[in-house]
Amino acid sequence: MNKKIPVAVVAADICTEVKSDNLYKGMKCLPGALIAIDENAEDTIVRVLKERTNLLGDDVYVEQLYSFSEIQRDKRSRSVSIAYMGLMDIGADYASTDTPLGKFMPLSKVKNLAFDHKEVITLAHKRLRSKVLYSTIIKKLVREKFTFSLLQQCYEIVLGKALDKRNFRKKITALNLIKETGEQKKEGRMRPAMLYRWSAKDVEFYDVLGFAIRK
Amino acid sequence: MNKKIPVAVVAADICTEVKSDNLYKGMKCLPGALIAIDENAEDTIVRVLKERTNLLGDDVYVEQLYSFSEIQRDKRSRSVSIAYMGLMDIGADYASTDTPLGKFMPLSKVKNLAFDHKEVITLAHKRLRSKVLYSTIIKKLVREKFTFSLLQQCYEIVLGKALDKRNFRKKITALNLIKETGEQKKEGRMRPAMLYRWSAKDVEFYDVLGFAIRK
DNA sequence: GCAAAAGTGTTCCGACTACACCCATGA
DNA sequence: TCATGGGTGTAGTCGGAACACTTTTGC
Repeated sequence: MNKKIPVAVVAADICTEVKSDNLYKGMKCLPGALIAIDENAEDTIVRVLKERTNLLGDDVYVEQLYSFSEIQRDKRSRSVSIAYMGLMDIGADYASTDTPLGKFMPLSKVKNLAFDHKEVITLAHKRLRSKVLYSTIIKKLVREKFTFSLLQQCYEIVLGKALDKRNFRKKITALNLIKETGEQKKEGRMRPAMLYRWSAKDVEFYDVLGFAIRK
Repeated sequence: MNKKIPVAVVAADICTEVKSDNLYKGMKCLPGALIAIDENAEDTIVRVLKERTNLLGDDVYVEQLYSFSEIQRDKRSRSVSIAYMGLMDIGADYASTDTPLGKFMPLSKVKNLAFDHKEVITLAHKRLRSKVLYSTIIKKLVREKFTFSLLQQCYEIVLGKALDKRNFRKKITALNLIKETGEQKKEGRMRPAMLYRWSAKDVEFYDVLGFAIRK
């Protein structure tokens, strides 16, 4: 298993550099495009992902985040954006998705952003943190076969807090969300871990894990 | 106390009639306007509310709902809308807000809607139902002084299920969200009810009431 | 045999549920 | 005195939190 899981769990931090204008010259920004006359906003996202990162629709789960319309958000000219958050497999090979137009980078290294794109990323991060508590959105980050440890680490990264291993297993098991594959994952010289997969049912839950902040 | 609480808790169902086009002639629609060059989307909402209903910014709490961009959503010409959900005091005098351009009506009477506005209302309703479970958004519906019964009824309407009176009081009391005013409300020939108000603290909660659907 | 991660149970406590009767008022 | 909604307490159960040691593997 990866000892270091990329912190860049939010697909939103695909970045390109703004080259076209003095004001924002050399700054990073999120990828975007105008919505064409024959597509809706989601079609546009899929198109942009393909152009900028070679990623296809199946690789990335996207959901609408928020629409930004502050007058001065793009100081060059008036602009309104519908922002989307994208999630992909935590095990994905991010480097292989690089194109001349865009690449992934860890959230911690994303600075000097043009427009209001810092705000966009902050909101995406916050949205993700709250959604893992009452939905099964985590499935978009942990796909295929996975170990309990990976799943737990993924929750810990998103929530920013440590979880008890035994209680975590109990909760996840009780939800009947995952099944054993029978296979094991060997890694280094440690004891091999069982591999699991998501069970067929795809219900949306509220407060799935009871990790919600109470009081 | 009102024996009948308006079902139209969603401010979104302010309706005006589309007159300008054969295709949608005589149908109802939600109020909307183009975002002007010198305002952001929220400014636009405030302006529209004022024009269509005489309501001021303080009267209505608005939050962004979703942006709609389907190609055929307005069959006359391409249109992208950022929809907002508005909430106002459940005790407000809706009739007094009528203007020639718009008026409130109960959700149950809203039919024959133009564009994709039915979808918009459905989403707003759903959003509200889920938000009362993990936030204090209910404060936007029950303002000023109120009785426990009114608050409970409001939750019951939004959630669509009955709640136990004693358990409800215990939970709300335990949260320290409200305080007694010392005043009472007399209504008809029944025993007067204590009036409460929201306490100063305005924290956002998760799973405030433990009414979240579990399992 | 040791380093490193995998895997496993029990006890305690707090929170939620279910449930039924008396109170205050005006007509 | 009755009709109507206001207001209160308890017992039982369930679920979450805290907590430490044994197992398996490769080197």
